[in-house]
Amino acid sequence: MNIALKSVAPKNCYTTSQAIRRYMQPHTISQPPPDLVAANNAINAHAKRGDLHVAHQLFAEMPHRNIYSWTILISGYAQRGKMEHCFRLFSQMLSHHRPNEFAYASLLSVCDHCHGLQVHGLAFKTGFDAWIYVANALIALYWKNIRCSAGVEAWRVFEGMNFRNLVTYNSMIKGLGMHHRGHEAMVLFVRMLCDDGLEFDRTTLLTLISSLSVGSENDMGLKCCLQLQSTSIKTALNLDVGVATSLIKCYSTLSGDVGACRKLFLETSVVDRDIVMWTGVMAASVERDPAQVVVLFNQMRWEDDFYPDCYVFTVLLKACANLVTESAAAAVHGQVVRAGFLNVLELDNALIHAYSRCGSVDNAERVFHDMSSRDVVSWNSMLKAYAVHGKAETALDLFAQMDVAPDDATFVALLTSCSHAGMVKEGIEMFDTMRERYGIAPQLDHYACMVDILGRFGRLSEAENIIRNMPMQPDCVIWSAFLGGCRKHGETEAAELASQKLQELDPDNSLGYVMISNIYCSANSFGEGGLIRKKMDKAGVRKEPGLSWTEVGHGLHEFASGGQRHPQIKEIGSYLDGLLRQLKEIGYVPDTSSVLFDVEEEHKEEQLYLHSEKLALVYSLMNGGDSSCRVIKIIKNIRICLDCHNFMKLASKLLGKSIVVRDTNRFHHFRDGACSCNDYW
DNA sequence: ATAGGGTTAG
Repeated sequence: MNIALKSVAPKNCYTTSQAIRRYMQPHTISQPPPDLVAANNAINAHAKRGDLHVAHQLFAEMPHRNIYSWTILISGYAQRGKMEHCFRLFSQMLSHHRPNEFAYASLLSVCDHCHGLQVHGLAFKTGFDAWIYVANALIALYWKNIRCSAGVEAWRVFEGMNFRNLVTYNSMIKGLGMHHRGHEAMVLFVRMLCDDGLEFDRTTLLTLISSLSVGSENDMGLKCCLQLQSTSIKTALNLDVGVATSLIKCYSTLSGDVGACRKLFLETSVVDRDIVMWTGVMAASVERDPAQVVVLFNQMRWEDDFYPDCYVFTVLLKACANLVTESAAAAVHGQVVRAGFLNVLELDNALIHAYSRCGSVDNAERVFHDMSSRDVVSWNSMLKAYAVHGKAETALDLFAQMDVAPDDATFVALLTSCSHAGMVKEGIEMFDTMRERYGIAPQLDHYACMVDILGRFGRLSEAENIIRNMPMQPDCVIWSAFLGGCRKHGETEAAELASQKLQELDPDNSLGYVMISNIYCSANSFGEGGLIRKKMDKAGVRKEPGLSWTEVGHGLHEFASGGQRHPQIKEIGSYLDGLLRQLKEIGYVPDTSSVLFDVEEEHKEEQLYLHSEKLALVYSLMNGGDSSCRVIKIIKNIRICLDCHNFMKLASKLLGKSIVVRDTNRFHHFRDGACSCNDYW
């Protein structure tokens, strides 16, 4: 008996010898009859496959059941997340058998936090909390509690264990990852190897790598990721498609190194790669090279013949959003519907986002209204859509209907709405509501919105107060919002300070220079403006070139400010001349204050006419934008200038059609001589 | 029988 105890105890149990003795009770000695074993096996097979009806039927028809019959069925229900079924079975079982550690572990695995506490209590009373299976399940349970990001209870269970196994560590690492504590996960990994002398497995690497991609500082995370990659090579786990996929995710989120991701992808054998890996490599390109996502998608279809699932579609939609092509988004939407993906939350959220980014707030709205359930991301996406399309009232109405708890992003969307609509009073109220009623501490984004709201309205000293009193260091966004306000209201002195700050914080960014130079030039201080230009040249900073895109036919056409490189610039030029003549007849007066540097007045006008959005509009008109489509859409990489804004307004009146321009911050819907932003942007 | 790679806002 003593020998048996020694071999069994460290493996399965970590505390009381009482529990061990109970485990060694003679009831395990008697063999169950063969037909019982066969029936249990059948139930198990069905339950694991998810045929719980069949499994339950078989269970109900059994003349005799042993503890295995009960436990198998409970664990089957647990794997499908059927908590109520599990509890019903568990309590029925109590009158026949004393539940074993597997029953406890299965039950714990489906519990929400509240039920979990009760089961823990029961396990504690019966001494089963000491069993390693149960303790492992308790660790997973406690990490699931989103309120406890420090994982106090999970750590308590973990530290209280005398013996820990692979699963113990894997569960801890997973929990740490869930709470964005990748670095601690790495430390724990070392402890697992060194202190407990345990071997890791594929799961350890998978969970560890994915915990790094969500919860570690970039530099540190990248170092750890490299170490784990070499660890995987040493153990040949780099050949595992799952490990490779998690590495792709990790590199793409930590360094944005699309090349490294592509390399990992190519190193995996064609036979092994699966749809999950394709999704990973597509997602890696979605921010920096969305066009590549479409290429990869087609490659996946033709080379590997995989049908897209909802994950793939979601990434594809995000690519459409970043490409800003509504026709592509609509085409993907069609495929989504045909593939039968109805009511997939993340997919619908991605659709809202894609339509909104592509300029169609109507379609975004349609998707939102048709959803059967919505989470905070759905609401935030819709609110954000209203915000960037200048529909502040609608956003506030929608917020009033929101049936999930708002979060920090909700208030970024609402404050953006207020700022774009010039709703100062509402903005200030919203900022207070956020703190007082919802207990959300303002972040940099929220402060930036407030500076923007107050600054635009000319309440610059209040904006400055906010900057001085905010609990964190103001960043570029804050100072450029402030600078925007200064420009609008001709506050040269304050602008100098802000511009200085911007140059310090982000020396390569032209924004600070350009804005202050614009301020001088509009005040006719060309000398000062010239000085700024020299300073900029000396610092090697270049103004971001103005670019616009518009969809004509099946392609997206790019226009650079000045247009020299465009093959059809001559034709565009003469069409533009004609348009300008007509526009001047209905009151268009070129506003040269938007031209950056000290040049002669007539050259200033020329520069203005060649702004990329004007060229894009003309090109679109030349290519049938006149008759076939009702709305002309133009995307721009920098903020639209005052003159172009005026130009677009009058053009919409003259041509009798809608023009939509998306600049860095928002959408402008021009119609019948007016803009949705009410000239407030 | 407990852990286990890819999706959505900014």
